[in-house]
Amino acid sequence: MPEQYTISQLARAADIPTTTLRYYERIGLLEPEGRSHGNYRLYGNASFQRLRFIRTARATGFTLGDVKALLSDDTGGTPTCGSVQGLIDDRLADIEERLKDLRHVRQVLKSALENCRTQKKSDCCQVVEGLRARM
Amino acid sequence: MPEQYTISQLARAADIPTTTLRYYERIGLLEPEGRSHGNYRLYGNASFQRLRFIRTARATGFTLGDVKALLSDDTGGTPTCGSVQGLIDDRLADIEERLKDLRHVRQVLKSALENCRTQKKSDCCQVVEGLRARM
DNA sequence: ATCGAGGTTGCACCTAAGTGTAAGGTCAAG
DNA sequence: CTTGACCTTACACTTAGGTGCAACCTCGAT
Repeated sequence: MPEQYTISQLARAADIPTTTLRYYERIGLLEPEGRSHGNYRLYGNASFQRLRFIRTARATGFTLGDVKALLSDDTGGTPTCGSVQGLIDDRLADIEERLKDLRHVRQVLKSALENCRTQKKSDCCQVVEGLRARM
Repeated sequence: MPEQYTISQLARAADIPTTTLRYYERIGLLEPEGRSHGNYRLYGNASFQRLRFIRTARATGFTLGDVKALLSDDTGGTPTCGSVQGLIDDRLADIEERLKDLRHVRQVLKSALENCRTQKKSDCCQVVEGLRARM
């Protein structure tokens, strides 16, 4: 684990394009920790951690706005406990809902696929009809 | 179940704004079944079914493009069996991935919230630190 | 000293999935 | 026969989350 990253090193480490890192800076989500002699952005491990947090949160339904709120250093220290709890509660509710949907759809898709496989090639794509019926 | 819908009746029935219905028509996803005397769009039960399909598919991660492909009457009858199977396989993989993520995050959020509740008000919002550490 | 990889900025553009608006036509009730 | 709710079109705008480009700067190796 390096101590210091240029933008492309961080990009590589976190598997996020440099353009996106600049974008995150633009929207105030991830500031570089400093600048080099030649004005290159410099990031440290904190940035790397923060980025991983952002990536995970994004991948699981938080918007960048939410992420910003969750990580906000800017709302004067504490990001207001209530607001954080609220965000988390909302997300948990979303997640339950989403899990339910996903499980349902997985079931539907699986049986559709099964249908599709056990049918004569020609009318195999009645799949869609099947889906339509079952949703 | 009515036999015939105006745009706003269909909108109400399917809980989708009329503007969105016109948009769906614009992108070739849902054509009205005909027009009234006065050029009003007329939809039937097939439209209603199709809309429900669209809504469910959308809600579970298909893009409108996917949905169009899945429902396509336009690719010459069969929407090419392989392409449908491919789409479904892809979606199933996504879904598994997503389920895994969601379960993980749910776990993390739950314990974060727990932490948050059992802590002194003041530093309750170390939640975020907690999250960061566990992701 | 110069070359190429990688960095900087600003600004415009992109996709998905809509939403809003203006200017007008239709329909049923009073 | 007018009023108000609902419909039509065309076209512009929106939001989130980026991507692309031009024009220029920096750094390490040859």
